[in-house]
Amino acid sequence: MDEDTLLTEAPPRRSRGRPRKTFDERDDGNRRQALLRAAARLFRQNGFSATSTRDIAAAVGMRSGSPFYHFENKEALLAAVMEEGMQRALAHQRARMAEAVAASPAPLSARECLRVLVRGHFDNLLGPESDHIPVMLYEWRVLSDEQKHAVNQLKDEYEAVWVPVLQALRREGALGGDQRVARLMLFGALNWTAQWFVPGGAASLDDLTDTTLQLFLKDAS
Amino acid sequence: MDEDTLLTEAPPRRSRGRPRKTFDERDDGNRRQALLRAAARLFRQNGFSATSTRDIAAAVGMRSGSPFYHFENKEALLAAVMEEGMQRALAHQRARMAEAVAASPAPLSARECLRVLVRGHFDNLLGPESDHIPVMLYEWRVLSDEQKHAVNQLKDEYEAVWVPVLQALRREGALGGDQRVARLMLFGALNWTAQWFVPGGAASLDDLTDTTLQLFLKDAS
DNA sequence: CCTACCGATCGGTAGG
DNA sequence: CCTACCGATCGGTAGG
Repeated sequence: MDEDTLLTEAPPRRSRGRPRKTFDERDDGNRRQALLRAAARLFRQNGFSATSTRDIAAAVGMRSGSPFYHFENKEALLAAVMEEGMQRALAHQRARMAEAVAASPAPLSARECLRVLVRGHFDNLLGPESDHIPVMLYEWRVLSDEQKHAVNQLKDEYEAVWVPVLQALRREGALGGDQRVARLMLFGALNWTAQWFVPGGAASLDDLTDTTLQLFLKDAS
Repeated sequence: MDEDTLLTEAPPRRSRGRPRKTFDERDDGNRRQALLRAAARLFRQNGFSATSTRDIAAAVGMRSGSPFYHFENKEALLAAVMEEGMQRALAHQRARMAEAVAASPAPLSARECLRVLVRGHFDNLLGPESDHIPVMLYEWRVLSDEQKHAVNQLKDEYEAVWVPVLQALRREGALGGDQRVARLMLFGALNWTAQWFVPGGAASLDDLTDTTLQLFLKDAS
């Protein structure tokens, strides 16, 4: 047998062993990003404790020890997932709001503001590439106090946009119940959708937004 | 040294080693119940995966292998926690409702029914000895399909009581939004309280109930 | 980022 | 229900 010929005639072994890395896959945070994305997906699917760092490594074609080149430990990876999620959610919230303000000739009513915020929240929670936020909501207890503190600052920033809107609606009589408890219940209704919403199913994110406003506001049809 | 005297004079060693078991702590499901209670508490506190069967055993003064005398495996213990929780929740719902019907001279209005259901739900979710239900809500994905099916039957039974009440309120115009989505959002608002409610804090379960009705019903004050 | 590895822990079992 | 134990897996590290 001519080994040379045999090797030449063999089909190119594309999927044998570890996939070949092109040069620019290295550096520049590409791999760190890949780890964050895979971790978000797996943490959401199976939970933090039930996901091994080996699973995450395998999901991006790394060996078991390599995630620790990018993150100090498993908890730090979780915290990074949550921080990244909140950063993106905040950016999306701002963009949506700015866009709505720019598109409207008159100043936005409290009602219109709420619609924009709710719709944007559904994007952050249920849209594509949105595993980070559910992970934050459901693995919160794992974080250390310092990690909680860091993420909480972002959460406060996110919520701060809602507070005056809800206050205005309350003054208009469009929103009932104790201020704080009502806000927590609204967020509960929204965040709980992560438990049952099926993308591409019967309801769209616009449908959810409609129902939310009809359900919570006092005289919206 | 007179060992006899020494032993006699030594204080009774109440807390040395494994606590002594009285005869009637054995049998009759006492220990099984203790395991369920400890498991519910620990599963809620740390999550299913982060709780070892050793932790649970230690919490009731057993050795590491002993829980498997009562439960086939860790998942079966979790399923039993959820089933027990739902059985108790169902019983409590029925008792509350029967009690309200008996106490009222006229048939209950849909509004009054909702108040009873919401108040009872807060008991089930936030009251004393209520870890089972949050565990069910937050560790659902761990269950096998058959286990999910078993618990789902109880959940359906629980929800079935709500459906006609919500439908009546919708017909009265007291509840807005798409039927199904509105119901899921109401449960979301209620179930989310398990994330933030602090027993003995600023708000009581009656307060939560008031705010719930004021927030969701169209013309309640 | 991989190789090679370690100590710790975990779910679970046999036998009594 | 305990004793004694096992195989598997896990997070993490040293050295390159």
